[in-house]
Amino acid sequence: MLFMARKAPMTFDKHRSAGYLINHLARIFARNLSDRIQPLGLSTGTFPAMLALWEQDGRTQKELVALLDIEQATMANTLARMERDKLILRKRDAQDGRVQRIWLTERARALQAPATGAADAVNAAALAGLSASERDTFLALMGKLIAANTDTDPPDDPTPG
Amino acid sequence: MLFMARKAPMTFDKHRSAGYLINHLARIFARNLSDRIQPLGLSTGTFPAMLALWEQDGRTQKELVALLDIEQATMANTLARMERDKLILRKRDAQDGRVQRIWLTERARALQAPATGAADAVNAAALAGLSASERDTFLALMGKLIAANTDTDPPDDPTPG
DNA sequence: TATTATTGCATAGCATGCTATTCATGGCTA
DNA sequence: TAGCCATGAATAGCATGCTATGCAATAATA
Repeated sequence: MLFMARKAPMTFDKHRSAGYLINHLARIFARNLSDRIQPLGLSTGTFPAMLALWEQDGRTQKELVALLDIEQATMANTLARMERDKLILRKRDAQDGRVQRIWLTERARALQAPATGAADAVNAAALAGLSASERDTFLALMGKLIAANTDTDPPDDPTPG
Repeated sequence: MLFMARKAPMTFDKHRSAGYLINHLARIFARNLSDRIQPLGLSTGTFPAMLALWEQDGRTQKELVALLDIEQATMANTLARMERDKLILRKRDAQDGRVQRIWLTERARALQAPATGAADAVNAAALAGLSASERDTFLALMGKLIAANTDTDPPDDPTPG
């Protein structure tokens, strides 16, 4: 026969691979969050930007890029969708014509409570099977990993000579 | 002045939100894996499918969908790219003309060792800041969360009457 | 057997992420 | 001041995820 299924020797266990598990878990969380915030007119990609803007708006795109650890092009596209959906306004900075400052619409401000409530509910439901100390451990470990895997070096290190 | 930055009362701490942290961590891992397997001609989306097929090929699309917890349409697109890139062949099942069985090319088989090695390296580097017991705890907690948040109900529950 | 329902997969359309590139503005310097 | 470099943002093109829908093959049923 032309084709015969082959089993290669097991050299990689996806259930022991952090990257594999994190990817799977992230998709599960994203699906759950999407289900809960779509009725509000929000989506998973806009949500982190909304959090940053609810905390304080008038930020520049560059500031959001740094805060959210997302590429500039990704942020530009996300902001374009948010503007299209009347969540934000972009106004040129008076001092520097290259800069656009991002302002929430009243509609967007009104979404803060229901949207963060939805996210809290998603987190609570997903973590329901863990004890309080397991939850703390899990959050702490993720924070530690993010910190350890994020460049905090100044983007500019001349050391000329 | 027309616009005045507002700070809303803090009601949501992203550093304590499992979903937020998982999303961030997943992007970090994906970027790191992409850097390492792109030279091999692989990408993050094809990687889980390759793992399943290295373990055993001749599987159907439907089997891969169930194994990887991905939507059928997503898998169809991923398989189309893999076929385009000469990683797989699709052959109609002789018994059921609707079914396509997926077979690895020799080129794809040859990638198993370098690709899983790359993934191991990514995981090891990312987790380098954790102790062995912290790593075990982290993997165990993720496994627990995935299990708790995955439907294992039979897709069909008639109970008619 | 003719009709209908189910099943497996493909396609359309969109959101979200990336890299590479372009564009416009501002700053520096010869 | 003119020309060059730096910076902020937009655009192009692609991968990867989703939902909704279409299509072809098979199964079930009237």
